[in-house]
Amino acid sequence: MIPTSFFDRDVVSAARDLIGATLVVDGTVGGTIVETEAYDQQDPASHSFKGATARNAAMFGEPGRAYVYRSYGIHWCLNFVCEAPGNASAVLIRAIEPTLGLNVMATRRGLADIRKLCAGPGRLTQALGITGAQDGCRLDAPPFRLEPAGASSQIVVGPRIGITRGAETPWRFGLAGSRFLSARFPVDARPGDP
DNA sequence: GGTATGATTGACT
DNA sequence: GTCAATCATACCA
Repeated sequence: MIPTSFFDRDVVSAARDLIGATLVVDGTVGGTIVETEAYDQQDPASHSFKGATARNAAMFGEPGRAYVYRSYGIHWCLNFVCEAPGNASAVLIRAIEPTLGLNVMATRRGLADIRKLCAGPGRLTQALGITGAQDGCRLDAPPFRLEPAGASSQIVVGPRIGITRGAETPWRFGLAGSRFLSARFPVDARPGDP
C-alpha cells in the first residue's frame, strides 16, 4: 500500500516514481501505471496555475487524494494530488498496462483490444469506472488501492501531450518500451517498431 | 447574458 | 493526416 506521505513531496519525482506502481479500483479492475505527467502551480499548463476554483479544489486540498475532472465535456481524467497546500500540484495518470479485470474493462470500453483498453487518460477512466464521484477521494482507501513499484524500471522522459502552454517542459514519464503507452516517446521511438 | 477553449478520443480522407 | 463531438469552466459584457 502506497501511504499518503508518498505524495507529500515534489510532484515531478512522484510522477516518475509512480511508473511501475499498481492501481486497482473496486478490487476488480486495474493494472500497472506506465505513463504519467506532472503539473504544478507555477506551470501555465496546470489547472491550478490561475488559483483555486470549484473544479480544481481537490488540487488545493490534501496530498494523496484523487483529482478527477471532465475533459472536453466528454471524458474524465484521473490525477493524484501532490505537495499541496502551498504548491497545488498533481500527477495525471495517462496510461496503465491492464492486468486485472480485463473482461470488465473490455465491456466498459466496448472494445477487446488490450493495447487500447487503458492507453490514454480518458480511456483508462472509462475502463476503471472513474468519474467525478471519485473527485477528492483518498488514494489509500476503497475504492482505490495502490501498490508501489517493484524493481526499478527503465524510465523515459519527454514533453507532455495535448497542451498548448508549457508544452516544452519535459514532465511526461513512461515505462521504456511499454506497448501500453498512449503515444510513443521521442526517445523511445526506434525504427521498425510497430 | 454570451462566447472561446480545452491535461481527448474516435471516425474518417 | 483532418475534424467533429460535447459541456463545464473561465472570462467578458
